[in-house]
Amino acid sequence: MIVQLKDGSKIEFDNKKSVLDIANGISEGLARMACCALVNGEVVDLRKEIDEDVELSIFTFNDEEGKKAFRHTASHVLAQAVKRLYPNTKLAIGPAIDNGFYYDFDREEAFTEEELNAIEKEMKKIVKEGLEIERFELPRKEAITLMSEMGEDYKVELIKDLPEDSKISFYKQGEFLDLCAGPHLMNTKAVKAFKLLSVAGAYWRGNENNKMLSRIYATAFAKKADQEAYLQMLEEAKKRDHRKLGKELELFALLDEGPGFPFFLPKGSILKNTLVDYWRDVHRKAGYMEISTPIILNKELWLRSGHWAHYKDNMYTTIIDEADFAVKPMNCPGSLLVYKTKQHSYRDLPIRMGELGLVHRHEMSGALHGLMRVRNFTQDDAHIYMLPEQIKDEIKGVIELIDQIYSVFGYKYKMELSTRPENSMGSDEDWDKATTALKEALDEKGLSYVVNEGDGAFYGPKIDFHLEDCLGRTWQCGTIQLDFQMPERFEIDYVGKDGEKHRPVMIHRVAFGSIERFIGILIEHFAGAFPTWISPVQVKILPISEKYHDYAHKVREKLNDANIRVELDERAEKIGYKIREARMERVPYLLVVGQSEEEQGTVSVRSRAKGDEGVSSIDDFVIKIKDEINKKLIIEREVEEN
RNA sequence: GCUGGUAUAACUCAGUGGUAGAGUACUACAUUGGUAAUGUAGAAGUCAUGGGUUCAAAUCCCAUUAUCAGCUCCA
Repeated sequence: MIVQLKDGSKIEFDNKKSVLDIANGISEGLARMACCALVNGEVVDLRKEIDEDVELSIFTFNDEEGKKAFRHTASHVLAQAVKRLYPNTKLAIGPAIDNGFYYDFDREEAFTEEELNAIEKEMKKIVKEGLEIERFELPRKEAITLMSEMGEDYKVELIKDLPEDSKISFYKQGEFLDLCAGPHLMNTKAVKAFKLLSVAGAYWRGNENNKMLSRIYATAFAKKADQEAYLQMLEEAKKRDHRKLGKELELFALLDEGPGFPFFLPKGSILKNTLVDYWRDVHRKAGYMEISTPIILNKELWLRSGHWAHYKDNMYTTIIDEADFAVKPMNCPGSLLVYKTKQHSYRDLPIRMGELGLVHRHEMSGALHGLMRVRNFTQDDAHIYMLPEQIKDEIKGVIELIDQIYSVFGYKYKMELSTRPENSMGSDEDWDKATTALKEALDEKGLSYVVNEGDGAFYGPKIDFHLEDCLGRTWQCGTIQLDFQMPERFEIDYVGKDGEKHRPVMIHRVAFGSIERFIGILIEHFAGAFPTWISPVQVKILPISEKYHDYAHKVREKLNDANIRVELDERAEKIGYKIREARMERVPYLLVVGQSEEEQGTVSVRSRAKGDEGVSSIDDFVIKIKDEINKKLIIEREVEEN
């Protein structure tokens, strides 16, 4: 027989052989690492004997599939332990995830920390028992009967959703049995390193109308060292958390008096304003103009825009002189009103109209998260009004602009295309046109993206840009939304070549998304050590002693004159102490001044990236730092933190 | 909004029913210094809020608020 491997190579065997034997024949290492296998695309046990020509894929702990099998086996061990300790618990689902797995259970009480410890102990026992894991299949009907007898209602529901004629696979280890597509390891003893991390609630099938189950999250790795490295990484990530750094670096505050309404402190305001300055610069060059529209507008406007019907639950409303008003959750209606203040010609289009608009949205209390998810935030919004034939070029232009902005910060991002949701307005034809336009723009630029069916805005499909936080959770920042609805609802028009009135097409777009969220990402991305151009304090002058304060003032004046954000530490502390504090504040440049500097008119430069850089003339230092600021350089750190 | 945690000084946290604690920061005084923490002293808390149990509550119970993890949501 001939066995073709996943890399395309072929091996010939004389006799019947098990998958494991074949692996061993290829290399001892492979056999040792073997996790699971596919024969002709079907999941098989490594013990399966092969006696005919097949395509064979053997997965090891280094493959994604292998890791999945490994973690999935660990999740079965968890379920087995829970069933042993708490037999009345019902099983839902327990998939492998990045770095680990979870299992959802239905139980009267939630698991306590002690119970979690007991479960972990029981899991270790099961691993030690070295139970063989076996796969078997049943026809659908018998599978349902089996699961009903065992009282596993959730499993019954899962099986009932599978096709009538399907064979249902199960995995068995010792007394434990679970519905499962596999694949799995051959024996529980291979589950080397795992740790139960947390308990959380999760709705059955992710639907909030269903019962809430108890989910146990855990990590699992084939090597103990990998697990330790992962747990270490989680600890490190916590140090970058923007909520922690925001407090330590005095950037922003979230106070009980305003849940979800962030306060920007002086240093955070500098950061925010610097981003805004940059934004204005880039947008002016890209042909945008800027407007500013009111925060509160009357109900009629929101009825007209469709927000009252589609978004009212998330809007803050008020009554002024007995009439209903709402605080804007979006800027577009204001922009449309501005468009309507004058008549436009086709010669004016495209019109790119930007607004740094403060919007308010009543997010659910459980959804709030630092600066990432707040109830009021500034959108770097812009609306582009254009001719239908300008759509694709405008979308491409926006994609380039967003890429340009993200590149300045060294961000990597993912793009997603979201299509028509259920609760939406407009005709199928318009939605098709709009979706196709977005898709074509992406494809013509050769960009890769994920499609999210039904995830669009209620007025149009969108392209989203997602950035990662310190824990790898992604947050939508930039978005480009095509809209045929609002121009219709607001009856905006332009005069065409033919002298007749026509309806323009509209794009809504943001680059930062929300400046607040963008700052959150920024803090975590740089762990608070911002590039010099956005650092709230760019230079801190540290006099050796009081005797050199006069000279320090002179240095400060020179830097101030050069528009460098400078602070002077005049406290009667030792130089080591001042350096330590300034380092913890992540100030990019420290200038130590004492007797020799005063005599020679120099400064001793200590940079965040390189440490002690030696003596420099004041002018040379100013030239160098101005260059770094103007070029918006990101300088990688060479000095280790403790 | 849901499930489960958490809430003590400006910050980080100890304190399991009997007088409110530490480190850092802050203030004062001394020290005038050379690249990550000078010393001494002082001030600082309605123990989130509101109820309840108890002779007695930071501590036990209930509710509320905020916050954390996850779920749901995210136009």
